[in-house]
Amino acid sequence: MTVRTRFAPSPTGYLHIGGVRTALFNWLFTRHHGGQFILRIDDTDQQRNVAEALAPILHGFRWLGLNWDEGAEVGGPHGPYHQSQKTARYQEAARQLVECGFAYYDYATTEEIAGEREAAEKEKRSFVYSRRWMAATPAERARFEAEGRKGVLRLNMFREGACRFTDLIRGDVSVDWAREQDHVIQRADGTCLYHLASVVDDEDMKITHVIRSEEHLSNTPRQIFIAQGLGYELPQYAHLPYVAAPGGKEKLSKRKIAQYLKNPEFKKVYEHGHAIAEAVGLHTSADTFNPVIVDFYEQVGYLPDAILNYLVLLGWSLDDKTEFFSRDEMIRLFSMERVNKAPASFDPKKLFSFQERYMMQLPVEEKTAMCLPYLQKAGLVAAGSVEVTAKVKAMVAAAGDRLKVAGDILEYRDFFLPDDQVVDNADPGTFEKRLKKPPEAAGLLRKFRDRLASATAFDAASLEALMNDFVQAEGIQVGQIIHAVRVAVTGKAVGFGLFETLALLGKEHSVARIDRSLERL
RNA sequence: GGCCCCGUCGUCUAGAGGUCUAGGACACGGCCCUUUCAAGGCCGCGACACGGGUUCGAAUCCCGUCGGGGUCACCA
Repeated sequence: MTVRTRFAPSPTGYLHIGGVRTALFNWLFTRHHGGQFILRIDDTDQQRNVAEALAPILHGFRWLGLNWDEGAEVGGPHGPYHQSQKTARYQEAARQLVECGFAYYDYATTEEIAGEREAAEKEKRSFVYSRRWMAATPAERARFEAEGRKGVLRLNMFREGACRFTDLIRGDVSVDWAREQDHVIQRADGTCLYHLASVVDDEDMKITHVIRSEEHLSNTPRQIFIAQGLGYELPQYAHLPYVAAPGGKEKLSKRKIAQYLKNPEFKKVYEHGHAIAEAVGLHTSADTFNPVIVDFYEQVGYLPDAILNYLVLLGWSLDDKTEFFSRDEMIRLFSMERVNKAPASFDPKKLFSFQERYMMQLPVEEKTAMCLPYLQKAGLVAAGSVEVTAKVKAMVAAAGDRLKVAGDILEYRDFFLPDDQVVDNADPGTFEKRLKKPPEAAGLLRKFRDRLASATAFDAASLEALMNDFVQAEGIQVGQIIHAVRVAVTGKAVGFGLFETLALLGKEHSVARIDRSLERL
C-alpha cells in the first residue's frame, strides 16, 4: 500500500510556523515511505480572494522546499483539490447519509438550539439535542417548510456505545458516542461543512494516514461516524501535539505577538528581523511580519534548511545527541514512533542558533547571492554588475561568521557610504577613547596614514606586513595603533578584521577617511 | 464547567525498573584565545510537579493530588 498523506490549509493569507511543523511531519513520513504528499485547499467557507489568500501559503511551501505530488496548482488524478470546487460531490455524500439514516433534516432555529443548550447547562447535564425539530419524513419536511423554517442536515449520531480507534501517537482512543452532537453537515443553502468535506476528500484522494494537530483529536469520532456511514475504509490517524507559545504551554498564535514580545529572547529575534526589514523598506505590520509567520524568515534572510531542522526537533528526536539533519537524513530517520505526546514550545532563539550553524556552512558564493538583494533593496548598490558582485563577495568573505542571516550584510553598509559621512557619524565615545584621549594617537595615525598612502600592495596580507613593519619601526605595541586606525576608518569599535576592512575600502577611501578623522581631532 | 490530553533543567529533549551522584542541545554566567566584534575552546549554573503504593530496587509501573493545556460552531 502506498502511503498518501495530505496537508490541508485554508486560505488565510499567511503560513503559520506551527502549520509548517505539521506539514513537515506529513512530508517526512510520506517521503520516508516513498508515498505521495498532497496539498489540498480547505476553502469550503467560500472566502473571497481565495487565490490571493492562498498565494503566500504556496509560496512558503515552495520556499521551504516542501514539495507536493498532487494538489493546488500541480493538479493530479484525484482532483479537484479545492473544496470549493466539490460542492456537488459533498451534497451527493450528504444525500447518501440521509438515505442510510446517518443524517436527517432538521428545522430548529439557531435560537432554539441555543435555548436547549442553556437549559442543559442550567440543569448541569451535558447537552444533547432533543431532535424536536427533526423531520423524519417528507411530510414533516413540508410541514416545517410551510412554517417558513429552513432545514439543515444533521448527523444522526449514535447515543450509546463508544467510538474506538488507534492513534499512531496517542495509542488506543475511546470516546462515548453519546458525547458527540448531531453536528450540522450541510447548511440550509446547501453548502457543506468541514467534517463532511474532509472525510469525503480523504476518501477521494485515497489518503492512508491523517497526520494533523491534536486540536483535531476531538473531531475524529464524528469523522469516523461519517466515514463509516459512507462505507469508507478508515485511514490511520496520528495526532501531533500542538506547538506552544514561547516559554508557555498555550497554543502558538500569531495574534498574541504582543504578549510574546515580553519574552526577551523572542523580542530579540523579532527586533533583529525588524531592523533588516525596515532597512529594505518592507511593510512591517505585526499582522504580516512576525516570527510566528514563515514569511518573516524569508524576508530577513534565513535558510529553509535551518528552519526545517529546528522544526523537526519540535516533538521528535532521534536519540540523545543528534541535532543536525540534512533533508535526506531527516527523511531516512524520521518515524512516528518517536514523536512526543506533550506540546513543545516554540523557541525562536534556538531556531536562530540553527540558522547560525547553517549559515556558517554556506559557501561564500551562495551567501553572496543571498546578501546582494538586501544591498540592492536598501539602495546601496546598483543591480548586480560584475564589480558589485565581486565587492560584495569580498565583504561576505571578510564578514565570515558575523553574518547570521543574509540581511545582516546591511550592518556593514558603511562600506558603500561616502567617506565624510561615515567619519562624521563616528561613535563619539569611541572616537574620544581611541583617537582624542591617547596623546600619541594623532601622531601615530598621521605617520601610518602616510605609509598607507605610499603602499604598493593593498591586500590584507600586505597590509598586515605593513603594520608589522610600522609597529617595529615605531617601537610600539600593535594595540596602540590598530584601534586608532579602526576608528579613524570606520567610526566604530567593532567590525571585520582591520586589514580586511582596509583592503575592502581600498587605498583611496582608507586614506580619505583617516584624513577626515585627523581633521576632526 | 463537561469530556479528553499532557507533566524530566528557563526552553527543546535522552531516558521503556538497576548502566542515573539523570545525558545532550539552546539560553545564561565565568575563564581562555584574540587587533575589536563574531567564531572557537574549557568550566559552571540548572530538572525527574507532589504524595502514597508495588518492588530488594522507580524518572521509569499503579492510585490519588496539584498544575498546565486542548476541545466543546450552520469555523477549518
